[in-house]
Amino acid sequence: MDSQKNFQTFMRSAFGLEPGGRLGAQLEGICTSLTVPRADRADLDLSCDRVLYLASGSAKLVASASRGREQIVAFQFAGDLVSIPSGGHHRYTLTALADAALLAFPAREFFDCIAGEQESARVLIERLRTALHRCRDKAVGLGQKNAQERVASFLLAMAERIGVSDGNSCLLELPMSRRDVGDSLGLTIETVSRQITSLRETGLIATQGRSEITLLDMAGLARCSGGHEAARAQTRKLPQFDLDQGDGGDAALAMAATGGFAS
Amino acid sequence: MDSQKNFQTFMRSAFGLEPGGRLGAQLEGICTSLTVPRADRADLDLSCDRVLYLASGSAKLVASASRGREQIVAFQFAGDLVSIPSGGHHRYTLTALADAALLAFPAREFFDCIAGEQESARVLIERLRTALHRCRDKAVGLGQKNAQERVASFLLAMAERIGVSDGNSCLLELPMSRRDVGDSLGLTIETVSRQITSLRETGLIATQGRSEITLLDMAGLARCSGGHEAARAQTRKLPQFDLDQGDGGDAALAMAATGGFAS
DNA sequence: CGACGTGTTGATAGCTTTCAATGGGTGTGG
DNA sequence: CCACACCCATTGAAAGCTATCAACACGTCG
Repeated sequence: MDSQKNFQTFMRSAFGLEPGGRLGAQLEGICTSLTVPRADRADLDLSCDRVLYLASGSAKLVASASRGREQIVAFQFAGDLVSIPSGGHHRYTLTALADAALLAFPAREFFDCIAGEQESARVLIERLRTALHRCRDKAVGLGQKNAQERVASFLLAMAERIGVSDGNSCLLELPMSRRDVGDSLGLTIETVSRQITSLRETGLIATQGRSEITLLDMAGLARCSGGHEAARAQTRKLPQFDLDQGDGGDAALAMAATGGFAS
Repeated sequence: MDSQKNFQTFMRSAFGLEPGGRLGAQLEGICTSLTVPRADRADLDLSCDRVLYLASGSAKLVASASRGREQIVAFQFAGDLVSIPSGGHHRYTLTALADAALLAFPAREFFDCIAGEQESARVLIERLRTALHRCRDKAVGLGQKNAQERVASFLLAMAERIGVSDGNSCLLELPMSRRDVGDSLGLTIETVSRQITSLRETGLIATQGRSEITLLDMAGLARCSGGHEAARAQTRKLPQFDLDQGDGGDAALAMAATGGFAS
């Protein structure tokens, strides 16, 4: 396997560094390379917290609650960094959606290394902050949105990351199943399916096969997604001024402190 | 006001540094001090992302969606750092639950300063990671738990942060209203109230007045909270083995990557 | 003491889940 | 290349849970 190559990609794309330096040597020393076939779990040594770099492929990060319930906390694509804790209330696993190659680091050592180099620390902090803000957005969606809004938000968020823009519309090749979508949105597969059907009947999307979706009306989807800046509703019960035009997108996922990085 | 004193507290408690050094001078130069009376919003200049340090008091971080819906993304207590983005899908505001004193920094400059000093960078990264993991936990709760589980989880999480242990039981003086609890859990005040009543009737908690709650049976609450390591349920439909004893707590909030801090 | 804000309790409606059955897509083997 | 089997997705009907609407109780404050 080309773990060497993956490592170089990691250094350059994740931190904009050449592998040659001191930092590169340190990181390479604590790095483990592994490949994960589609639908398999990454076999991680969770004796300590880990940081993963997804060199290629895509994956889902899943939290398991009791009674077999699973919440997909994030979908990961090539180039992403993932922080995986070893302890805590829920157990987390990373499962490949498409054959994946990844690099694994022990978290403490990884952060120690990065913290020692200003530019890398800056980049890492920024990434963590983005992840936090995305997670907050997810929390808002799970806490406040209905099924239709969740699915619309999901499609827009995916378009943001892996959509192929085609003039006015956007082509989406979903790497995950309906179950995965449901586990990510806190809905059942049936509900997800019904909402997709509904969006298709409304003319906002079109579907080809079971994994291809074309977003025909991004602005319309944004209106259905229930997010975006509050339409200056003063009172909680105010009717619904429909968003002030909406900002079209979804992309730059909203950002603000979640759980604040507390003491 | 004693903004001077707050800044010193910030340097020492947040980063374990003496205010004298180069870093201290830099941070002090970009720092703004403000006080926020109970129930007021922090009046922040959101022309750019901000980082806040809560020197004293407590606060809620609120995200506003459309139709006046509000999701409390986190409760913050003295000593917490909070990241507040200026753009994005939802608008975030910080509102004091008790008279608060806080320091505000422009995010970019703040992180640039911190990244330049290894130990501080390490601390900041760790805090961000904790915040991310807490946020993921919140997402799991919002996505997978029912009302009873959410309220039980909430009480345990609060006990973790501001509870006063009293032998077997734990005394909790909630600084927030039922509405705040609801907005945090994605439930209505009525549902929160009903669940608290239910827990009281079960003997797991006792209430005094409208804001005092005594947790009488932490283990029992943990069993009600639906979280914790999956009870090795192999199949999604397996009945429910009730957790394997449960790990009592809630505290060390689960940890794993949310949204992964992506590219 | 009375008024307001907050919390509790009750009844009903709405949305999502659950349970069940059908349809479609994909992949393998003949 | 077609047939079959299996998995996944879709659709329908009913149940369950939470939101909503409404009324009442409690506590605080003027």
